[in-house]
Amino acid sequence: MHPSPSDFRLEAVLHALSDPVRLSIIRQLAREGEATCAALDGGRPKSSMSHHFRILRESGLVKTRNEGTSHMNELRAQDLDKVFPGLLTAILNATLTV
Amino acid sequence: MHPSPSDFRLEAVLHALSDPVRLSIIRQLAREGEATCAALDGGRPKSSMSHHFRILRESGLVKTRNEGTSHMNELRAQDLDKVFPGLLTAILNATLTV
DNA sequence: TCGATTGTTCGATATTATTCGAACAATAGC
DNA sequence: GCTATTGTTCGAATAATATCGAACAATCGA
Repeated sequence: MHPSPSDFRLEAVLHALSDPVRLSIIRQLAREGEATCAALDGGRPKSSMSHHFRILRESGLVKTRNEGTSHMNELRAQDLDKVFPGLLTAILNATLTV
Repeated sequence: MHPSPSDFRLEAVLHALSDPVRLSIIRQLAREGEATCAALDGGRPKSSMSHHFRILRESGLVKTRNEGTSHMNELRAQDLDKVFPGLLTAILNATLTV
């Protein structure tokens, strides 16, 4: 469910971020540090969001922990930077300009 | 066919590179500077390669110029770095470790 | 325990991507 | 012109993704 950094695959990370919904999730997490799933849906159905969070988790981008009934999400920024140095930073910088 | 840097879209670039065939093309172009389409197919059919080159072109990653009967491809590294600073470098570095 | 809240999982559908063969341009060289 | 070479385009088949409602699981508070 949460892969270890040695199992991160570049294609999976890039694919996860090639979707506008998931890219906006990552952007918001970068701004706010962490957020629940509910705080990150843009009025979208829960089942759709759950699908996107799964892809983000399985690619290694996001770590989800249970916190009562809600699930808290945070970027795995350090793990990612260990395997793909500078990648997340470059993507977050790019989204700022757009 | 060849978008200007102001029309580059991050999602399109990430999607283009989320495919292993296209990622290997980009890697080879980064090593060799430029190469024809034929030099970049791995025995794959021409129609498949043409499809991948189109996605690479339309995302802004690759520039293709005619050179006789063959088409020469090169990375648009400078254009990309202008719009998405550090992104291509990070991706190419990542592929080296994998 | 009951009800409300938060996500996940399942199933189905619709859209999009990938792949490949075959037919089609465009060019070079004879 | 004619022919070989190099890619592109077209069409169709296959595979993968996105989307959403409905049913399900887990937790909290009263």
